[in-house]
Amino acid sequence: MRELLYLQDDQIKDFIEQIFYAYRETYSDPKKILKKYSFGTAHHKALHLIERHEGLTVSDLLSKLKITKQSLNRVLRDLIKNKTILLKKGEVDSRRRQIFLNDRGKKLFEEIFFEQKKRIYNAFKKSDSDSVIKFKNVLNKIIDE
Amino acid sequence: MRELLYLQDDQIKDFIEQIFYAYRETYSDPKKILKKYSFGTAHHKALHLIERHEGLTVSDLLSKLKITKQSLNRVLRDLIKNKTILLKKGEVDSRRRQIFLNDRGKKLFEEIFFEQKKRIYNAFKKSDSDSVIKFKNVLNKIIDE
DNA sequence: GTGGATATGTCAATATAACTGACCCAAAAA
DNA sequence: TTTTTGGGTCAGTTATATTGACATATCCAC
Repeated sequence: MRELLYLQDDQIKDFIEQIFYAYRETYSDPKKILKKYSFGTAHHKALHLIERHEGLTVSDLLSKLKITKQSLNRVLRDLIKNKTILLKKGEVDSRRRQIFLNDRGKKLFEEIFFEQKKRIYNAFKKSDSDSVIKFKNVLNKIIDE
Repeated sequence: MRELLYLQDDQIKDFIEQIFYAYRETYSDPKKILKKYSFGTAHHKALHLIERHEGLTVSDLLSKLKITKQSLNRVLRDLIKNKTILLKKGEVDSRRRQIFLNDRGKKLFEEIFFEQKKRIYNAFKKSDSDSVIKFKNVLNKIIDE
């Protein structure tokens, strides 16, 4: 029983509150830069996932973002118009369009990431590597649940 | 240098992605219950903070949520209309209205929390207490940054 | 007590990001 | 050849936020 004290409801409530703050702050940092390009957080998330998973298909992106294709399409249209991404027909299956950043997109992503990484980088700098590893493990378990 | 490998950009990018997933999933779980009351995540966050900080003032809530008073007011109006919260005039300063859950609000919060806690609870159950503590520490550092 | 600052509420218009539902085309698979 | 799949699009709506202006009540300092 004593061992499970850390599982008490009030502590879980604190975590729920803190996950919200961590998300909000992390995704707020690059908003000024996004605004320069008339983009919002929706565009940011798409850009981030495209950078992390170059060549992913539209449906890959849909299942990561968990939004409707209509919502995603608005975002992709903006990014294409702005020449930050490009879509290529899939080699095997030409229906499955693959998404890539072009040079402009890569530059924009770096600009966004430069602002966004500070918060995480500084937090990790103040932590030991074991804490960072354990942070990641618990985070993964929350997501997988 | 080797010690700082865990700080590399790609890993930071992964964390940014995972913080998004953790937030989204954590706040998605109770959406069916919220819908029954015609509430959304905005109402949920307000309820959560009121439960955690009973008697907080409108401006306390504003600074925690970091939204405008116009946005918050819509939410509070809905919650008052639904008789889940009540506002009392402050004892010392009668301008500083204090917010409380009433019985209906407490019941609703418990219903929401029952759904939402599962994810966190199960993740922590699969982790050791040291991991949970370190998770919290890193999370706090991300927020404070 | 008057005058300014503070806490809060409200009206109106707009922006962002999501949704549902319906329909379309092209390419792949059966 | 027919059906299924991947993707795009039109139209309307909802949820949540914004900016800006203005109103009211209360507190505090002089």
